[in-house]
Amino acid sequence: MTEEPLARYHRHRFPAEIIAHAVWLYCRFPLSLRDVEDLLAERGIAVSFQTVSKWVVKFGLKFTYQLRRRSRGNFADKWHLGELVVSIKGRKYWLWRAVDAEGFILDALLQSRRNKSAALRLIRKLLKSQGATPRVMVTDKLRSYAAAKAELIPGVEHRSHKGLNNRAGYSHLPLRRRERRMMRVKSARQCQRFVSVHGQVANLFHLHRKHLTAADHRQLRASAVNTWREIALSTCSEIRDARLARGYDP
DNA sequence: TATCCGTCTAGCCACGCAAC
DNA sequence: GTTGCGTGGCTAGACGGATA
Repeated sequence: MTEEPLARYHRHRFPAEIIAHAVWLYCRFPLSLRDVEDLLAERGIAVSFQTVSKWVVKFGLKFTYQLRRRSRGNFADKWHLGELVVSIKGRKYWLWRAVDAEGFILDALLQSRRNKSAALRLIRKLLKSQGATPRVMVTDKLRSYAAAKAELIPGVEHRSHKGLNNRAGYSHLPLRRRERRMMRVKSARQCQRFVSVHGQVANLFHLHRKHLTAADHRQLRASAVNTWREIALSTCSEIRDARLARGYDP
């Protein structure tokens, strides 16, 4: 019996499956790069944590792009918006986040300000990524939201209440866990990259365990894992197609 | 043979803890 | 409370070698 050769990304020595698994481990769980290195080593895969870091940078965004394409238009029409303070090299940043009524992460944007223009940027990004306006927008008491909403989506119902906006707050928890694990966030770029990739991975594996039977949960999880593998493989063909289009390959 | 992936090494930064 | 040291995290650049 002959084994099917493993798919590989152009010029990469490790199979696509291993690269996708490493990226998944790093983005799905609050693990450090060294933790991922150890977990892979335990399975007999010798790869350095620096390489895992490069895979996360290179492939994380490609996978995110594909996940976004698949999930576009599948979210609830109620947006919860919130912001969280992140300290990077002694400077204060604000992580602006939007989740839908089901807790799926719509988008996240790291900005140095907490004002109307920052709120405008978030809402513009959301409108572009979702391709639709929400029915209801729920925020905390920050007045920048109302000012931005009045300018961009004046017809949308706006509920401004601290208690109503817990969903956006819960979505910040993984970043706080990651922050603790890393001891701090090192750069704004690293932070933005992490929240972008993490949001999409979290959405894929957001299974509402509480409302499911164990069997249904296992089935949904298997389906999510399959989707992740499909994305890893289709990224292989996308890279190959892009190279062909540029005339690099024979 | 040129390209570029993966490893090695050094550097920077913040936290925790003990000693003072 | 302050200082110094060890630890653990990520980043960047140089380089060897695998790949196309």
